[in-house]
Amino acid sequence: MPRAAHLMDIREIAKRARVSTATVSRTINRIPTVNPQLAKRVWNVVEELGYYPNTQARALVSGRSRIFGLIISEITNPFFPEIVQVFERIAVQHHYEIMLTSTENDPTQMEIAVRRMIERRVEGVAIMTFGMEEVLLEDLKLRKVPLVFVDVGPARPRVSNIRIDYVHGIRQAVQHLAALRHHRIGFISGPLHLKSAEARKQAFLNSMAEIGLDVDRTLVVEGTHTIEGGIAALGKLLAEPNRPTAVLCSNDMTAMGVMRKAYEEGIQIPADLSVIGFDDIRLAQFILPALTTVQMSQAELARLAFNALLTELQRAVPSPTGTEYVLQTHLVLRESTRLVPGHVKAPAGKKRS
Amino acid sequence: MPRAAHLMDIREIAKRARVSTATVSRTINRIPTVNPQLAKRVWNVVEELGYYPNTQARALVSGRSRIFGLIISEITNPFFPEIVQVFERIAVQHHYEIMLTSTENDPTQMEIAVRRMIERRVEGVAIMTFGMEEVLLEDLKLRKVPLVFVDVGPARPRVSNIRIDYVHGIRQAVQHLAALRHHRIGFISGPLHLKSAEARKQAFLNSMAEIGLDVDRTLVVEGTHTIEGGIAALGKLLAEPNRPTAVLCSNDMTAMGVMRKAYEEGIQIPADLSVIGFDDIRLAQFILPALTTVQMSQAELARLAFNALLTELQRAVPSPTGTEYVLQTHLVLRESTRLVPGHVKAPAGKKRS
DNA sequence: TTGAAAGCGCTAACAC
DNA sequence: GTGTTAGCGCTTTCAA
Repeated sequence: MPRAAHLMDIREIAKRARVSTATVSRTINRIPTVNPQLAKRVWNVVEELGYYPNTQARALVSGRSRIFGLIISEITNPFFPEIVQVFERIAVQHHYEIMLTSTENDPTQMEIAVRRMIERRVEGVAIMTFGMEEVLLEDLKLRKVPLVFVDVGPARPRVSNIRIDYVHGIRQAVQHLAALRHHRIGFISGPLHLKSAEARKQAFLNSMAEIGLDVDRTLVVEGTHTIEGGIAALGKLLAEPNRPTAVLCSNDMTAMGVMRKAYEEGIQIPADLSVIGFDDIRLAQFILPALTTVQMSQAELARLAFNALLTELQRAVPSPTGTEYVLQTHLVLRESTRLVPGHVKAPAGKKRS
Repeated sequence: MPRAAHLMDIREIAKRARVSTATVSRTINRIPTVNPQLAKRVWNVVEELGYYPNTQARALVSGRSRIFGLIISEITNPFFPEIVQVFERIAVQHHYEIMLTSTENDPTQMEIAVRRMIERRVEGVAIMTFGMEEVLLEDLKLRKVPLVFVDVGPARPRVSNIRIDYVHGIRQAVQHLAALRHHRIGFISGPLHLKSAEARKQAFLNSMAEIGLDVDRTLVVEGTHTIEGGIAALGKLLAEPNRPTAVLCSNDMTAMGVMRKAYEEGIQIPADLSVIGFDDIRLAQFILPALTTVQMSQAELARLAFNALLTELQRAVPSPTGTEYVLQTHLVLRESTRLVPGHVKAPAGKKRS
């Protein structure tokens, strides 16, 4: 049972194990050249005293904090917790600690976060805000801290970028709807100042054009990537004289808002309205009806981001334009889509008007 | 524009501002005795060079890491993100950093987390696992690190405890159901090795007894505080010859599972079955139908926990039995409860059989 | 292979 | 009020 464990330091261990502090240090860091006899003595004392090395001292002398920053936009958005979980788990496996910041989309918080991270001398930062706050990150770039972005990273040394292939999943979604005979398909985008939101919208537009479906521009409305935004957006769509029979949403939270609004209006999903989300948050499979959605794996995203940082750290000479990674998306079929209402099975070769 | 900002240290600042490092330190730490003239010179250089003091060095010499640990059981459970958010926000306001760990209810992870926290010399730890992993925290106690628990904290110096008043909210829930003429009321508990789960169940039992309602023991089943657990538990309840007309759940995730299962079975909520949750996660108001639930404010919980830690740190001599805090719970009415099915309005003074 | 000693960047006596 | 200086607990040369 360790006694007075809180005032143990490497000198105390050295003294009790009758070796130098250097040997204690080597032992603890598993330097193979240490005489097993001595190592054993050291470990015994370490265990007996419950000695845990002081990370700040180590960081100070080694110049490595073993901390990565992780900046997300909203921890309360169910999209992010899994990212945090996976990122943290991998970090711990690599003996890294995470400094997490949820900015709530507030530039001031972002600024403060960057300052805190520099003060703690983070070795890398993953930016998962899907936003464009590049300017706020100047200080980090200046210090040559490896950075990894989603979609929006500039081509610079030590900056990695995870490009999401929105097209693949969204094309699948659109074609699924088309196969279900929908042609009045609405789209609720995210806030369009986000590049990721803009990209999803473009993917929708292109996917529609590709198969010769017209997009009614009154059926493309801007949301906020929140439930509230989804509620409001469906409100707008329902006010249209010619309502959509299906809605594709820029994220799952928006889709949940759509479902909520439909429920309030007595519109049945999927009988009256098909809806498809984007992200595939874990909750998507449990909501009622279970949400058909385009999956963008949060776990994979976290993994890619962590590895990007680690790789950059190991690189002797960084690529002048940074490194690119790609994350696929794909459709996951569940319960929220159905054949267009009023569709009657027609004889083969014939189409309804 | 800061140049070579990454190799700036306090000596460099001192040299350029033509003062000693002590004066730079005092200036940065806003010690009021510094001559404003000099302070101005220091600040100018600091800004110009983009100098950010090194936290590990500060921590090392001051003996204060300015880090709090936060141990939660599952970041992907929507109950926790808001706690994390609020805890972190307050921490930053107080110039603290958070070391977050989501244990996934794995004792090994808990152990590792404790070790990591000690190595980083956290000044306090909030334990939000609602569990009983006390043994694993021995090392922290030994080092006299202030700890704050929910429900399960032992009466010891430097250990604070936030007691949840489960009874109040659950009594309201039971009486609400009774007022709606339900008397076959089921209860889906959490995993009963959690003291919090046990306490909620007891509160249910007592609240029923209080108003003379019998509890059918086959209607009290154990869940897991997850959606999957809720699904399974309702399955069991539905297998009973005499089904409940209302179900009270130990948390909102369980209630979501119940709703999911009911949906699959074609049981309408609230028409056929009333359900009440516990926690009031933010999502509760958005699910379909919106969930009537017992609120236990996550924001308040986070605030209490943070303040408990801070208070303990400031206390010169700790109370020998620690400190207690109390958090109230109360019912929030929404859409998931209704008058018992088949109830006919009876003339005043008369009751249905 | 091991130990002595310098020093990481900062704070806080202590002396001026 | 300001500067000098001794460490905080560790790692890492460098010599032995």
